[in-house]
Amino acid sequence: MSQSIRTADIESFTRHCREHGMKITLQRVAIYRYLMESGAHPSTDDVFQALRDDFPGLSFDTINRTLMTFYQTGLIDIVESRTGVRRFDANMGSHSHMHCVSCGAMFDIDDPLPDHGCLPQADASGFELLGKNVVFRVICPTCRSSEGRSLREGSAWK
Amino acid sequence: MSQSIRTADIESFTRHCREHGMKITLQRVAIYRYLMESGAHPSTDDVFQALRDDFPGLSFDTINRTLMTFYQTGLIDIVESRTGVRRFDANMGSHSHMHCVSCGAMFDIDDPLPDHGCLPQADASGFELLGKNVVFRVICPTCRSSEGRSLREGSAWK
DNA sequence: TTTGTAATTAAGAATTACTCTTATTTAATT
DNA sequence: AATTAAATAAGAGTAATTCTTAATTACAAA
Repeated sequence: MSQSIRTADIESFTRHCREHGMKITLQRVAIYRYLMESGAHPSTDDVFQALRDDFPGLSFDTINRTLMTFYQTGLIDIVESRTGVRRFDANMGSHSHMHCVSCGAMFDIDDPLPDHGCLPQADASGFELLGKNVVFRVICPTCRSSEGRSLREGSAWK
Repeated sequence: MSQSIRTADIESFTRHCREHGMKITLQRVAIYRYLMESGAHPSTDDVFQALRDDFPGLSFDTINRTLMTFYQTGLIDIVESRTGVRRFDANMGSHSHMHCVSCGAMFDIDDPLPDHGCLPQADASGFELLGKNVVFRVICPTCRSSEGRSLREGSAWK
């Protein structure tokens, strides 16, 4: 699952920071590098746990703030949730996920989807379009097979 | 904005509950009715505030649990967020919103979007498809015009 | 109708996840 | 090297949601 980060990625990261007036700190590089390498959708706490050995001083708050800054400047993405833990993603390509409404699990959709249409209001109304996320509401195979059990047993999502 | 709820809606609500082994309580009817009539995207607290006069004993927790049960059985939808307040929606048609990554505001897209393609993996893999949500990542007109100001000034989203 | 029982509810405590405040440190510029 | 705005760490604070327990209620079966 883990991918090695390329020099080109770091170069474009550096360029992005400069363009947005963001200082290039050791912490930011470490956080971005981890997000790129993991290839997953880690939460702030996941990143915190993963980096705490190599960066003992790095705080949860700094990681969370940094990830939000990355998102707000369009460097990374947030995987939709229905509240719960916020998950980040360095893959800025077209995103599609399935969300099991029963257990809350998020599944990646491997196959690239066909184009999902354009954004009608954007140009006319002064919105700047950065990207798009698609989430399919589903019931996953596991939940389907255990259907009939009490709803209360299905605990709240993580 | 408010719409009057039809008998047919209550009938299909009743049917849905029976099909999912959910008891039809006064509280559940009141909550569903409010969601249908409001036509908006209320949070749990919005529903709580709106119903507290007519139903003094109805607790926040019951409302939240009920709305989650509705969602988990496919009766209502949750409007995507990137964490913050969870918002519910009784309109189960195709949903599209714009999310300003800078200030966190969610904008409805009025025009119905063209079809967004189908779900490639669903049938083959045993997922049951309930519906689909699309979110466009944007920078809203307000944030565009105030660009250049410090990122720190842009406080966390609500 | 009455009774049995599992589902539902209310209340408040607890938890989770995130955000703010303050003092200190640092990166990039001068 | 000095300057300064930005970034950081630590811990406190907050918002939102969920859990626990005991009481109540809807529905089904007798």
